[in-house]
Amino acid sequence: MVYGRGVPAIIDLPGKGKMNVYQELKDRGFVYQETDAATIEKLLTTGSVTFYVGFDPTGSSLHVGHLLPIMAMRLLQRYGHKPIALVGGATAQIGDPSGRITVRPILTKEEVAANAEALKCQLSRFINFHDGNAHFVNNADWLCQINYIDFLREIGSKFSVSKMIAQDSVKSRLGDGLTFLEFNYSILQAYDFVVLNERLGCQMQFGGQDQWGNMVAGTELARKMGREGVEALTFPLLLDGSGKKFGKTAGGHNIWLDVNRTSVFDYYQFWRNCEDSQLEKLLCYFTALPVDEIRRLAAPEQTAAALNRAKEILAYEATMLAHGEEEAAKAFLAAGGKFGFADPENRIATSSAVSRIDVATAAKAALPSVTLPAADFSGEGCWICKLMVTAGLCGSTGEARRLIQGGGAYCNERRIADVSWNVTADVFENGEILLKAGKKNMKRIIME
RNA sequence: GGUGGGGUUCCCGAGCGGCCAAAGGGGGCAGACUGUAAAUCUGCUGGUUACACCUUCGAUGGUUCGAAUCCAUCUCCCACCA
Repeated sequence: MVYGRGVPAIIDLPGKGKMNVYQELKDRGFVYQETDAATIEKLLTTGSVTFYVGFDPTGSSLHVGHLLPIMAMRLLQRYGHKPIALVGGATAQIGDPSGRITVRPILTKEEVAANAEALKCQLSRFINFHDGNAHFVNNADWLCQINYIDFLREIGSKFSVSKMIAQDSVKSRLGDGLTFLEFNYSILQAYDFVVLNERLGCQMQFGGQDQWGNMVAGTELARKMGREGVEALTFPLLLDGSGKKFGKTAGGHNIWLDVNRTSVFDYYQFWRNCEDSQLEKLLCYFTALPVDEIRRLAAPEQTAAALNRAKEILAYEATMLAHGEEEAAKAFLAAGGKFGFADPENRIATSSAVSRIDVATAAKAALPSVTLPAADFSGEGCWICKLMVTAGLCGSTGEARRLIQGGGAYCNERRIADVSWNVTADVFENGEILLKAGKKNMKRIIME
């Protein structure tokens, strides 16, 4: 994975001065709560602001659920503001009680360090970290140095326990075993803000709405310590049509940015299969297309074909950001080859680069594939249920069995009827077969 | 510290000695219908080449031919009292 892949385009400042960032943030729906709207607007429109967003290094890859703040950082950077990505190397060892019903698992220092590295790599696709345009910091660098007594005297004295207890994030956990360890989380996060303000001149913190309490604790602490001009702004919690947390579909699994966990094709399909009702919102958040173009493309009165085109655009643009233009084009062609193209003649006007792809001369679609040795298919062959599992289409042979019995499994576009069928070499055409679990999940099995 | 109530499969929530791999709902997956959407209807939803076997009902040990269900200890939550 290459740092900074696909990033250079970001440093252009298109139409700077004409459109104001603050307005664009609002238009695109990024603003949920803010400490002081007027002050924030002034800050963001009259100079270059250094701001920070925190990330938990609790996993080795980001998923689309993390993407909203990243898109906001990207947008702000395009307007000349300077992002700080803070990885919570220290705080991850504590666990944020916010929005949690139970205690988070505590990670080892080594895990955190490895996760932080992976995180930076993935963030680099969206944000330009070169030449001091953005910072990447780890709060372990200062939090792990803290002397307990000094910290209590200097920082702890600024916090009121009754106020902390009144916070929703804390209140909801009070009844069920909130530990002192976790209780300290918001103090440390608040302290982060002060440190960043001191060291890098950080004036704003952005984050998810569940972080509001922690973020306000930060601005308050900063003010109490005599640091003026610090503000916080939260993003809305993204929900899908049925009110569930966004980004966790496709089999209850996360959609990861790491291609080893979620293939580019599946990533593309995730966006392509969004609900009509979410389309405009998702285009605003996850693409850089102008807002008025988005409104036009996603207008509910559009024809079915036009809406599907808009979904293709969404999928292409989102995939391009995460995986690059070439990969996005491949995914677009693969999906279109399988399900059909919504607008093969490019009749619908769009500024998206997807319109430059010549569908007619499209190369053979690149579906996600699994390569297996020919020996597996000689003689008796390979039991279909087992094959579905090794292809990653089913979680267990039992699940595969049920899928087949329910009529949801296909091989080379023909429904598989027999649970005990063995796949042998003669089923392959040109050394490959296409397995499908349902209409949308498919894997090419290549024999070598 | 004391008393009472409770920890059930992805989640909520029944079960209170065998008919329990465990009702019902949610979620998820698949089928029909469609626009690769939504809505609706139907099926599936612990594992295993499977009319059987194996592992699950907070943890460990026990009583029973047999336990998610009974007993003991531990642990965590909830309520009240101190």
